[in-house]
Amino acid sequence: MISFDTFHPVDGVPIYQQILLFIKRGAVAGTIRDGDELPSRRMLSALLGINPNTVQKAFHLLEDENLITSQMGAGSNMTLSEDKIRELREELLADDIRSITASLKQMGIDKAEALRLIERNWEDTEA
Amino acid sequence: MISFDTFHPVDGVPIYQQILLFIKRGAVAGTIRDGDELPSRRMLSALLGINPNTVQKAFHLLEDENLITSQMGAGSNMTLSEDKIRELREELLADDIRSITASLKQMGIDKAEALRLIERNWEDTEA
Amino acid sequence: MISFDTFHPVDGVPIYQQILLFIKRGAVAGTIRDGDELPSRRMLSALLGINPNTVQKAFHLLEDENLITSQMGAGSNMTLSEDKIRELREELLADDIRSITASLKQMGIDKAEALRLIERNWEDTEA
Amino acid sequence: MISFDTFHPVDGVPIYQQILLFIKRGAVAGTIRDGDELPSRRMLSALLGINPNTVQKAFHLLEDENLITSQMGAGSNMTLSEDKIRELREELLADDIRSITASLKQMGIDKAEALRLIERNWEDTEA
DNA sequence: GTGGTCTAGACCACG
DNA sequence: GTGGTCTAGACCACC
Repeated sequence: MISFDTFHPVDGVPIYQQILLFIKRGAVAGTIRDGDELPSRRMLSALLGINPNTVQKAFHLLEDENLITSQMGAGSNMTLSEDKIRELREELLADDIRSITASLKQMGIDKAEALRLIERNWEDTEA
Repeated sequence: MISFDTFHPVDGVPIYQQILLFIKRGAVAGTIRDGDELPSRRMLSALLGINPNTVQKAFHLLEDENLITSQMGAGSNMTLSEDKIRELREELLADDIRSITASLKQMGIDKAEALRLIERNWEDTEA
Repeated sequence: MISFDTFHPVDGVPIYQQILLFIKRGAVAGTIRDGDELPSRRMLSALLGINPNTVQKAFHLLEDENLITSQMGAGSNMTLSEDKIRELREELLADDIRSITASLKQMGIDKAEALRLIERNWEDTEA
Repeated sequence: MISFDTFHPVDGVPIYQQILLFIKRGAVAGTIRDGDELPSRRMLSALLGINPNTVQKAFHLLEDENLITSQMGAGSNMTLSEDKIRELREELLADDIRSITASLKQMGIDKAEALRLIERNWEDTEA
Protein backbone atom coordinates (compact mmCIF):
# COMPACT_ATOMS: atom_id res chain seq x y z
CA MET A 1 0.00 0.00 0.00
CA ILE A 2 1.44 3.31 -1.12
CA SER A 3 2.01 5.67 1.80
CA PHE A 4 1.02 9.33 1.63
CA ASP A 5 2.69 10.26 4.92
CA THR A 6 5.13 12.59 3.19
CA PHE A 7 2.48 14.27 1.06
CA HIS A 8 2.13 17.91 2.07
CA PRO A 9 0.13 19.94 -0.44
CA VAL A 10 0.98 23.60 -0.92
CA ASP A 11 -1.52 26.13 -2.10
CA GLY A 12 -1.35 28.00 -5.36
CA VAL A 13 -1.23 24.81 -7.39
CA PRO A 14 -4.19 22.44 -7.93
CA ILE A 15 -4.22 19.62 -5.38
CA TYR A 16 -5.00 16.94 -7.96
CA GLN A 17 -1.82 17.92 -9.81
CA GLN A 18 0.18 17.64 -6.63
CA ILE A 19 -1.16 14.12 -6.13
CA LEU A 20 -0.05 13.27 -9.67
CA LEU A 21 3.39 14.67 -9.04
CA PHE A 22 3.69 12.83 -5.73
CA ILE A 23 2.96 9.51 -7.44
CA LYS A 24 5.23 10.22 -10.39
CA ARG A 25 8.14 11.30 -8.23
CA GLY A 26 7.73 8.27 -6.02
CA ALA A 27 7.88 6.10 -9.14
CA VAL A 28 11.07 7.81 -10.26
CA ALA A 29 12.56 7.46 -6.77
CA GLY A 30 11.68 3.79 -6.70
CA THR A 31 9.64 4.08 -3.50
CA ILE A 32 6.52 3.41 -5.57
CA ARG A 33 6.81 0.25 -7.66
CA ASP A 34 4.92 -1.65 -10.31
CA GLY A 35 1.90 -3.43 -8.85
CA ASP A 36 1.81 -1.33 -5.67
CA GLU A 37 -1.72 -0.80 -4.41
CA LEU A 38 -3.12 2.70 -3.93
CA PRO A 39 -5.51 3.59 -1.11
CA SER A 40 -9.13 3.71 -2.17
CA ARG A 41 -10.44 7.08 -3.28
CA ARG A 42 -12.55 7.23 -0.15
CA MET A 43 -9.73 6.34 2.18
CA LEU A 44 -7.25 8.68 0.55
CA SER A 45 -9.63 11.63 0.61
CA ALA A 46 -10.22 11.02 4.31
CA LEU A 47 -6.50 10.60 4.95
CA LEU A 48 -5.56 13.85 3.19
CA GLY A 49 -8.60 15.77 4.36
CA ILE A 50 -9.58 16.73 0.86
CA ASN A 51 -12.61 16.17 -1.30
CA PRO A 52 -13.21 12.73 -2.87
CA ASN A 53 -13.82 14.46 -6.20
CA THR A 54 -10.35 15.92 -6.12
CA VAL A 55 -8.86 12.49 -5.51
CA GLN A 56 -11.06 11.07 -8.24
CA LYS A 57 -9.75 13.67 -10.67
CA ALA A 58 -6.14 12.75 -9.87
CA PHE A 59 -6.86 9.02 -10.29
CA HIS A 60 -8.62 9.69 -13.57
CA LEU A 61 -5.59 11.53 -14.92
CA LEU A 62 -3.26 8.78 -13.71
CA GLU A 63 -5.38 6.29 -15.64
CA ASP A 64 -5.22 8.48 -18.72
CA GLU A 65 -1.44 8.34 -18.54
CA ASN A 66 -1.58 4.55 -18.00
CA LEU A 67 0.20 4.81 -14.67
CA ILE A 68 -2.51 3.01 -12.71
CA THR A 69 -5.21 0.50 -13.47
CA SER A 70 -8.44 0.37 -11.53
CA GLN A 71 -10.71 -2.65 -11.24
CA MET A 72 -14.29 -2.27 -10.16
CA GLY A 73 -14.44 -2.95 -6.47
CA ALA A 74 -10.79 -4.02 -6.29
CA GLY A 75 -8.87 -0.78 -5.82
CA SER A 76 -6.14 0.62 -8.05
CA ASN A 77 -2.61 -0.56 -8.71
CA MET A 78 0.47 0.97 -10.27
CA THR A 79 1.44 -0.21 -13.74
CA LEU A 80 5.05 0.79 -14.22
CA SER A 81 7.68 -0.43 -16.65
CA GLU A 82 11.34 0.46 -16.89
CA ASP A 83 10.55 2.56 -19.96
CA LYS A 84 7.77 4.49 -18.29
CA ILE A 85 9.93 5.24 -15.30
CA ARG A 86 12.74 6.43 -17.55
CA GLU A 87 10.31 8.67 -19.42
CA LEU A 88 8.94 10.10 -16.19
CA ARG A 89 12.42 10.72 -14.87
CA GLU A 90 13.50 12.64 -17.94
CA GLU A 91 10.27 14.61 -18.16
CA LEU A 92 10.18 15.61 -14.51
CA LEU A 93 13.88 16.33 -14.21
CA ALA A 94 13.93 18.41 -17.37
CA ASP A 95 11.04 20.54 -16.11
CA ASP A 96 12.59 21.07 -12.70
CA ILE A 97 16.06 21.86 -13.96
CA ARG A 98 14.79 24.18 -16.67
CA SER A 99 12.60 25.99 -14.17
CA ILE A 100 15.23 26.54 -11.49
CA THR A 101 17.91 27.48 -13.99
CA ALA A 102 15.73 30.05 -15.73
CA SER A 103 14.65 31.52 -12.42
CA LEU A 104 18.15 31.88 -11.05
CA LYS A 105 19.47 33.34 -14.31
CA GLN A 106 16.70 35.94 -14.24
CA MET A 107 18.00 36.99 -10.85
CA GLY A 108 21.52 37.35 -12.18
CA ILE A 109 22.85 34.31 -10.36
CA ASP A 110 25.78 32.67 -12.18
CA LYS A 111 26.49 28.96 -12.34
CA ALA A 112 29.06 28.91 -9.57
CA GLU A 113 26.77 30.71 -7.17
CA ALA A 114 23.83 28.51 -8.14
CA LEU A 115 25.78 25.38 -7.33
CA ARG A 116 26.98 26.86 -4.06
CA LEU A 117 23.38 27.73 -3.07
CA ILE A 118 22.09 24.24 -3.82
CA GLU A 119 25.07 22.70 -2.06
CA ARG A 120 24.65 24.79 1.07
CA ASN A 121 20.89 24.35 1.48
CA TRP A 122 20.53 20.74 0.48
CA GLU A 123 20.42 19.24 3.96
CA ASP A 124 18.05 21.86 5.34
CA THR A 125 15.17 20.94 3.08
CA GLU A 126 12.73 18.12 3.68
CA ALA A 127 11.64 15.92 0.85
CA MET B 1 11.72 52.42 -19.15
CA ILE B 2 11.73 48.81 -17.99
CA SER B 3 11.87 46.37 -20.89
CA PHE B 4 9.67 43.30 -21.05
CA ASP B 5 11.41 41.80 -24.07
CA THR B 6 12.55 38.79 -22.08
CA PHE B 7 9.15 38.21 -20.52
CA HIS B 8 7.62 34.98 -21.78
CA PRO B 9 4.59 33.93 -19.76
CA VAL B 10 3.82 30.23 -19.38
CA ASP B 11 0.38 28.91 -18.70
CA GLY B 12 -0.74 27.15 -15.59
CA VAL B 13 0.32 30.04 -13.42
CA PRO B 14 -1.53 33.36 -13.21
CA ILE B 15 -0.11 35.94 -15.59
CA TYR B 16 -0.21 38.72 -12.99
CA GLN B 17 1.98 36.62 -10.71
CA GLN B 18 4.46 36.08 -13.50
CA ILE B 19 4.62 39.83 -14.03
CA LEU B 20 5.27 40.25 -10.30
CA LEU B 21 8.07 37.71 -10.38
CA PHE B 22 9.58 39.24 -13.50
CA ILE B 23 9.83 42.62 -11.83
CA LYS B 24 11.13 41.25 -8.55
CA ARG B 25 13.76 39.09 -10.23
CA GLY B 26 14.88 42.01 -12.35
CA ALA B 27 15.26 44.07 -9.17
CA VAL B 28 17.38 41.33 -7.62
CA ALA B 29 19.46 41.01 -10.79
CA GLY B 30 20.01 44.76 -10.84
CA THR B 31 18.58 45.17 -14.34
CA ILE B 32 15.64 47.01 -12.78
CA ARG B 33 16.68 49.90 -10.56
CA ASP B 34 15.23 52.42 -8.16
CA GLY B 35 13.34 55.14 -10.01
CA ASP B 36 12.99 53.16 -13.23
CA GLU B 37 9.77 53.89 -15.06
CA LEU B 38 7.35 51.08 -15.81
CA PRO B 39 5.38 50.92 -19.04
CA SER B 40 1.82 52.18 -18.73
CA ARG B 41 -0.88 49.66 -18.06
CA ARG B 42 -2.21 50.08 -21.60
CA MET B 43 1.13 49.85 -23.32
CA LEU B 44 2.22 46.77 -21.43
CA SER B 45 -1.09 45.00 -21.91
CA ALA B 46 -0.89 45.67 -25.65
CA LEU B 47 2.71 44.51 -25.73
CA LEU B 48 1.94 41.26 -23.94
CA GLY B 49 -1.37 40.70 -25.68
CA ILE B 50 -3.29 40.57 -22.40
CA ASN B 51 -6.00 42.60 -20.72
CA PRO B 52 -5.10 45.93 -19.09
CA ASN B 53 -6.73 44.70 -15.90
CA THR B 54 -4.31 41.83 -15.57
CA VAL B 55 -1.43 44.28 -15.68
CA GLN B 56 -3.30 46.50 -13.26
CA LYS B 57 -3.62 43.65 -10.78
CA ALA B 58 0.12 42.98 -10.89
CA PHE B 59 0.96 46.67 -10.47
CA HIS B 60 -1.50 47.01 -7.63
CA LEU B 61 0.14 44.16 -5.76
CA LEU B 62 3.57 45.69 -6.37
CA GLU B 63 2.24 48.89 -4.85
CA ASP B 64 0.98 46.98 -1.81
CA GLU B 65 4.52 45.70 -1.34
CA ASN B 66 5.90 49.23 -1.73
CA LEU B 67 7.97 48.23 -4.75
CA ILE B 68 6.40 50.77 -7.08
CA THR B 69 4.50 54.05 -6.75
CA SER B 70 1.83 55.18 -9.19
CA GLN B 71 0.50 58.69 -9.74
CA MET B 72 -2.79 59.40 -11.48
CA GLY B 73 -2.13 60.59 -14.96
CA ALA B 74 1.60 60.07 -14.64
CA GLY B 75 3.09 56.60 -14.80
CA SER B 76 4.54 54.20 -12.28
CA ASN B 77 8.10 54.04 -11.00
CA MET B 78 10.17 51.58 -9.03
CA THR B 79 10.94 52.46 -5.41
CA LEU B 80 13.78 50.20 -4.43
CA SER B 81 16.24 50.40 -1.57
CA GLU B 82 19.21 48.23 -0.78
CA ASP B 83 17.22 46.67 2.04
CA LYS B 84 14.24 45.85 -0.12
CA ILE B 85 16.45 44.27 -2.75
CA ARG B 86 18.19 42.18 -0.13
CA GLU B 87 14.82 41.07 1.24
CA LEU B 88 13.60 40.17 -2.21
CA ARG B 89 16.75 38.26 -2.97
CA GLU B 90 16.47 36.19 0.16
CA GLU B 91 12.77 35.58 -0.26
CA LEU B 92 12.95 34.56 -3.91
CA LEU B 93 16.10 32.49 -3.58
CA ALA B 94 14.77 30.65 -0.54
CA ASP B 95 11.58 29.76 -2.39
CA ASP B 96 13.40 28.57 -5.48
CA ILE B 97 16.03 26.55 -3.65
CA ARG B 98 13.50 24.99 -1.32
CA SER B 99 11.29 24.09 -4.22
CA ILE B 100 13.95 22.48 -6.42
CA THR B 101 15.60 20.68 -3.51
CA ALA B 102 12.33 19.20 -2.26
CA SER B 103 11.37 18.13 -5.75
CA LEU B 104 14.68 16.41 -6.49
CA LYS B 105 14.76 14.69 -3.11
CA GLN B 106 11.27 13.32 -3.72
CA MET B 107 12.66 11.74 -6.88
CA GLY B 108 15.49 10.13 -4.96
CA ILE B 109 18.18 12.38 -6.41
CA ASP B 110 21.12 12.86 -4.05
CA LYS B 111 23.15 16.03 -3.66
CA ALA B 112 25.99 15.02 -5.95
CA GLU B 113 23.63 14.10 -8.77
CA ALA B 114 21.62 17.29 -8.26
CA LEU B 115 24.73 19.43 -8.62
CA ARG B 116 25.81 17.49 -11.69
CA LEU B 117 22.38 18.01 -13.29
CA ILE B 118 22.41 21.75 -12.69
CA GLU B 119 26.00 22.00 -13.85
CA ARG B 120 25.38 20.12 -17.09
CA ASN B 121 22.20 21.93 -18.11
CA TRP B 122 23.09 25.45 -17.07
CA GLU B 123 24.16 26.74 -20.44
CA ASP B 124 21.24 25.20 -22.33
CA THR B 125 18.59 27.22 -20.56
CA GLU B 126 17.54 30.73 -21.45
CA ALA B 127 16.87 33.26 -18.79
CA MET C 1 -34.06 32.22 1.96
CA ILE C 2 -33.82 35.99 1.63
CA SER C 3 -36.09 37.32 -1.10
CA PHE C 4 -34.92 39.88 -3.62
CA ASP C 5 -38.37 40.47 -5.11
CA THR C 6 -38.37 44.09 -3.99
CA PHE C 7 -34.86 44.78 -5.25
CA HIS C 8 -34.93 47.18 -8.16
CA PRO C 9 -31.47 48.49 -9.06
CA VAL C 10 -31.12 51.97 -10.51
CA ASP C 11 -28.25 53.04 -12.68
CA GLY C 12 -25.65 55.61 -11.82
CA VAL C 13 -24.72 53.81 -8.65
CA PRO C 14 -22.71 50.55 -8.58
CA ILE C 15 -24.96 47.50 -8.48
CA TYR C 16 -22.87 45.75 -5.85
CA GLN C 17 -23.39 48.73 -3.52
CA GLN C 18 -27.11 48.56 -4.07
CA ILE C 19 -27.07 44.89 -3.12
CA LEU C 20 -25.14 45.82 0.03
CA LEU C 21 -27.67 48.47 0.93
CA PHE C 22 -30.59 46.17 0.22
CA ILE C 23 -29.24 43.58 2.65
CA LYS C 24 -28.35 46.13 5.31
CA ARG C 25 -31.73 47.86 5.12
CA GLY C 26 -33.50 44.54 5.34
CA ALA C 27 -31.49 43.78 8.47
CA VAL C 28 -32.49 47.12 9.97
CA ALA C 29 -36.12 46.55 9.03
CA GLY C 30 -36.06 43.10 10.60
CA THR C 31 -37.15 41.38 7.39
CA ILE C 32 -33.67 39.85 7.17
CA ARG C 33 -32.66 38.01 10.33
CA ASP C 34 -29.67 36.30 11.88
CA GLY C 35 -29.06 32.91 10.26
CA ASP C 36 -31.13 33.66 7.17
CA GLU C 37 -29.78 31.99 4.05
CA LEU C 38 -28.81 34.10 1.05
CA PRO C 39 -29.42 32.97 -2.52
CA SER C 40 -26.36 31.48 -4.20
CA ARG C 41 -24.22 33.76 -6.29
CA ARG C 42 -25.41 32.03 -9.47
CA MET C 43 -29.08 32.08 -8.59
CA LEU C 44 -29.09 35.71 -7.57
CA SER C 45 -27.13 36.85 -10.60
CA ALA C 46 -29.56 35.01 -12.88
CA LEU C 47 -32.50 36.48 -10.98
CA LEU C 48 -31.18 40.04 -11.26
CA GLY C 49 -29.83 39.62 -14.77
CA ILE C 50 -26.32 40.63 -13.76
CA ASN C 51 -22.92 38.97 -13.68
CA PRO C 52 -22.14 36.47 -10.89
CA ASN C 53 -19.02 38.47 -10.11
CA THR C 54 -21.02 41.54 -9.24
CA VAL C 55 -22.96 39.54 -6.69
CA GLN C 56 -19.70 38.01 -5.49
CA LYS C 57 -18.25 41.45 -4.88
CA ALA C 58 -21.23 42.49 -2.79
CA PHE C 59 -21.13 39.26 -0.76
CA HIS C 60 -17.40 39.59 -0.24
CA LEU C 61 -17.83 43.08 1.19
CA LEU C 62 -20.63 41.85 3.44
CA GLU C 63 -18.24 39.19 4.69
CA ASP C 64 -15.60 41.85 5.38
CA GLU C 65 -18.16 43.64 7.55
CA ASN C 66 -18.98 40.35 9.31
CA LEU C 67 -22.60 40.51 8.21
CA ILE C 68 -22.55 37.17 6.41
CA THR C 69 -20.47 34.00 6.48
CA SER C 70 -19.87 31.82 3.45
CA GLN C 71 -18.76 28.20 3.35
CA MET C 72 -17.28 26.57 0.26
CA GLY C 73 -19.86 24.38 -1.36
CA ALA C 74 -22.55 25.40 1.09
CA GLY C 75 -24.21 28.79 0.82
CA SER C 76 -24.01 32.04 2.73
CA ASN C 77 -25.90 33.02 5.86
CA MET C 78 -26.53 36.20 7.75
CA THR C 79 -24.70 36.70 11.03
CA LEU C 80 -26.52 39.51 12.82
CA SER C 81 -26.54 40.60 16.43
CA GLU C 82 -28.57 43.26 18.16
CA ASP C 83 -25.50 45.46 18.30
CA LYS C 84 -24.71 45.14 14.63
CA ILE C 85 -28.30 45.96 13.69
CA ARG C 86 -28.25 49.02 15.92
CA GLU C 87 -24.98 50.16 14.34
CA LEU C 88 -26.35 49.64 10.85
CA ARG C 89 -29.51 51.55 11.70
CA GLU C 90 -27.62 54.56 12.96
CA GLU C 91 -25.17 54.53 10.08
CA LEU C 92 -27.76 54.18 7.34
CA LEU C 93 -30.23 56.62 8.85
CA ALA C 94 -27.59 59.27 9.41
CA ASP C 95 -26.46 59.02 5.79
CA ASP C 96 -29.98 59.20 4.40
CA ILE C 97 -31.10 62.08 6.57
CA ARG C 98 -27.95 64.06 5.97
CA SER C 99 -28.24 63.52 2.25
CA ILE C 100 -31.88 64.51 1.86
CA THR C 101 -31.57 67.49 4.19
CA ALA C 102 -28.53 68.87 2.39
CA SER C 103 -30.17 68.39 -0.96
CA LEU C 104 -33.41 70.12 0.00
CA LYS C 105 -31.61 72.99 1.67
CA GLN C 106 -29.58 73.54 -1.48
CA MET C 107 -32.84 73.97 -3.32
CA GLY C 108 -34.03 76.56 -0.82
CA ILE C 109 -36.65 74.31 0.77
CA ASP C 110 -37.32 75.16 4.43
CA LYS C 111 -38.10 72.67 7.15
CA ALA C 112 -41.86 73.11 7.05
CA GLU C 113 -42.00 72.58 3.32
CA ALA C 114 -39.66 69.58 3.56
CA LEU C 115 -41.92 67.91 6.09
CA ARG C 116 -44.98 68.68 3.99
CA LEU C 117 -43.32 67.14 0.92
CA ILE C 118 -42.41 63.96 2.73
CA GLU C 119 -45.84 63.78 4.34
CA ARG C 120 -47.68 64.21 1.05
CA ASN C 121 -45.65 61.75 -1.01
CA TRP C 122 -45.13 59.05 1.57
CA GLU C 123 -47.91 56.74 0.46
CA ASP C 124 -47.12 57.10 -3.26
CA THR C 125 -43.67 55.59 -3.02
CA GLU C 126 -42.94 51.90 -3.05
CA ALA C 127 -40.34 50.46 -0.77
CA MET D 1 -20.78 85.64 -11.09
CA ILE D 2 -22.05 82.35 -9.70
CA SER D 3 -20.29 81.40 -6.48
CA PHE D 4 -19.09 77.87 -5.85
CA ASP D 5 -18.17 78.48 -2.22
CA THR D 6 -20.74 75.97 -0.99
CA PHE D 7 -19.77 73.29 -3.48
CA HIS D 8 -18.31 70.30 -1.65
CA PRO D 9 -18.03 67.24 -3.89
CA VAL D 10 -18.43 63.79 -2.32
CA ASP D 11 -16.85 60.73 -3.78
CA GLY D 12 -18.68 57.79 -5.23
CA VAL D 13 -20.54 59.97 -7.72
CA PRO D 14 -18.97 61.57 -10.81
CA ILE D 15 -17.83 65.12 -10.12
CA TYR D 16 -19.24 66.49 -13.37
CA GLN D 17 -22.67 65.27 -12.28
CA GLN D 18 -22.28 66.98 -8.94
CA ILE D 19 -21.49 70.23 -10.74
CA LEU D 20 -24.66 69.81 -12.76
CA LEU D 21 -26.70 69.21 -9.66
CA PHE D 22 -25.15 72.19 -7.89
CA ILE D 23 -26.18 74.48 -10.75
CA LYS D 24 -29.65 73.03 -11.05
CA ARG D 25 -30.34 73.24 -7.32
CA GLY D 26 -29.12 76.80 -7.23
CA ALA D 27 -31.52 77.61 -10.06
CA VAL D 28 -34.39 76.05 -8.13
CA ALA D 29 -33.38 77.90 -4.97
CA GLY D 30 -33.23 81.18 -6.85
CA THR D 31 -29.64 81.85 -5.88
CA ILE D 32 -28.68 81.28 -9.51
CA ARG D 33 -30.68 83.38 -11.93
CA ASP D 34 -31.21 83.86 -15.64
CA GLY D 35 -28.23 85.64 -17.19
CA ASP D 36 -25.86 84.92 -14.32
CA GLU D 37 -22.30 84.44 -15.46
CA LEU D 38 -20.37 81.27 -14.73
CA PRO D 39 -16.66 81.26 -13.96
CA SER D 40 -14.50 80.27 -16.90
CA ARG D 41 -13.66 76.60 -17.22
CA ARG D 42 -10.09 77.38 -16.34
CA MET D 43 -10.94 79.47 -13.31
CA LEU D 44 -13.50 77.01 -12.00
CA SER D 45 -11.17 74.03 -12.33
CA ALA D 46 -8.53 75.94 -10.40
CA LEU D 47 -11.06 77.02 -7.79
CA LEU D 48 -12.38 73.52 -7.20
CA GLY D 49 -9.03 71.84 -7.54
CA ILE D 50 -10.27 69.50 -10.22
CA ASN D 51 -9.32 68.80 -13.80
CA PRO D 52 -10.38 71.26 -16.54
CA ASN D 53 -11.68 68.33 -18.56
CA THR D 54 -14.09 67.45 -15.79
CA VAL D 55 -15.42 71.02 -15.73
CA GLN D 56 -15.62 70.97 -19.51
CA LYS D 57 -17.74 67.85 -19.38
CA ALA D 58 -20.17 69.44 -16.93
CA PHE D 59 -20.47 72.60 -19.06
CA HIS D 60 -21.06 70.53 -22.15
CA LEU D 61 -23.93 68.69 -20.48
CA LEU D 62 -25.41 71.95 -19.22
CA GLU D 63 -25.37 73.23 -22.79
CA ASP D 64 -27.09 70.08 -23.97
CA GLU D 65 -29.89 70.76 -21.51
CA ASN D 66 -30.06 74.40 -22.65
CA LEU D 67 -29.30 75.66 -19.16
CA ILE D 68 -26.29 77.71 -20.20
CA THR D 69 -25.08 79.37 -23.37
CA SER D 70 -21.41 79.81 -24.13
CA GLN D 71 -19.96 82.40 -26.49
CA MET D 72 -16.50 81.97 -27.87
CA GLY D 73 -14.19 83.98 -25.67
CA ALA D 74 -17.03 85.51 -23.69
CA GLY D 75 -17.70 82.98 -20.95
CA SER D 76 -20.96 81.22 -20.20
CA ASN D 77 -24.27 82.50 -18.88
CA MET D 78 -27.36 80.90 -17.42
CA THR D 79 -30.46 80.77 -19.61
CA LEU D 80 -33.37 80.14 -17.27
CA SER D 81 -37.09 80.68 -17.71
CA GLU D 82 -39.90 80.26 -15.22
CA ASP D 83 -40.90 77.06 -17.00
CA LYS D 84 -37.41 75.58 -16.91
CA ILE D 85 -37.09 76.34 -13.23
CA ARG D 86 -40.47 74.75 -12.49
CA GLU D 87 -39.44 71.67 -14.46
CA LEU D 88 -36.15 71.43 -12.62
CA ARG D 89 -37.87 71.83 -9.29
CA GLU D 90 -40.33 69.08 -9.95
CA GLU D 91 -37.72 66.76 -11.37
CA LEU D 92 -35.18 67.22 -8.60
CA LEU D 93 -37.70 67.21 -5.77
CA ALA D 94 -39.44 64.12 -7.09
CA ASP D 95 -36.13 62.27 -7.28
CA ASP D 96 -35.07 63.30 -3.79
CA ILE D 97 -38.38 62.57 -2.13
CA ARG D 98 -38.79 59.25 -3.91
CA SER D 99 -35.27 58.27 -2.94
CA ILE D 100 -35.48 59.11 0.74
CA THR D 101 -38.96 57.67 1.10
CA ALA D 102 -38.02 54.39 -0.56
CA SER D 103 -34.90 54.14 1.53
CA LEU D 104 -36.64 54.74 4.84
CA LYS D 105 -39.48 52.37 3.98
CA GLN D 106 -36.95 49.65 3.20
CA MET D 107 -35.63 50.08 6.71
CA GLY D 108 -39.09 49.71 8.17
CA ILE D 109 -39.41 53.35 9.19
CA ASP D 110 -43.01 54.57 9.23
CA LYS D 111 -44.21 58.02 8.22
CA ALA D 112 -44.40 59.44 11.72
CA GLU D 113 -40.87 58.36 12.53
CA ALA D 114 -39.58 59.63 9.20
CA LEU D 115 -41.02 63.07 9.86
CA ARG D 116 -39.61 63.08 13.35
CA LEU D 117 -36.14 62.18 12.06
CA ILE D 118 -36.15 64.94 9.45
CA GLU D 119 -37.52 67.40 11.95
CA ARG D 120 -34.92 66.62 14.57
CA ASN D 121 -31.89 66.67 12.29
CA TRP D 122 -32.80 69.57 10.05
CA GLU D 123 -30.76 72.21 11.77
CA ASP D 124 -27.64 70.04 12.13
CA THR D 125 -27.05 69.68 8.42
CA GLU D 126 -25.27 72.17 6.22
CA ALA D 127 -26.54 72.94 2.79
C1' DG E 1 -25.04 22.31 -7.15
C1' DT E 2 -21.66 25.79 -4.10
C1' DG E 3 -17.99 29.73 -3.35
C1' DG E 4 -13.42 31.60 -5.21
C1' DT E 5 -10.19 33.31 -8.85
C1' DC E 6 -8.44 34.90 -13.35
C1' DT E 7 -8.91 37.33 -17.45
C1' DA E 8 -11.50 40.63 -20.18
C1' DG E 9 -13.49 45.20 -21.89
C1' DA E 10 -15.69 49.59 -21.01
C1' DC E 11 -15.97 53.75 -18.41
C1' DC E 12 -14.41 57.57 -15.25
C1' DA E 13 -11.39 61.28 -13.37
C1' DC E 14 -7.16 63.19 -14.14
C1' DG E 15 -2.34 65.33 -16.21
C1' DG F 1 -2.14 60.12 -22.84
C1' DT F 2 -2.30 58.21 -17.48
C1' DG F 3 -4.15 55.20 -13.33
C1' DG F 4 -8.61 53.44 -11.07
C1' DT F 5 -13.20 51.09 -10.97
C1' DC F 6 -17.27 48.40 -12.48
C1' DT F 7 -19.25 44.75 -14.88
C1' DA F 8 -18.66 40.51 -17.45
C1' DG F 9 -17.71 35.41 -18.51
C1' DA F 10 -14.99 31.31 -17.94
C1' DC F 11 -12.66 28.18 -15.01
C1' DC F 12 -11.29 25.69 -10.58
C1' DA F 13 -11.78 23.20 -6.15
C1' DC F 14 -15.23 21.64 -3.38
C1' DC F 15 -19.98 19.68 -1.12
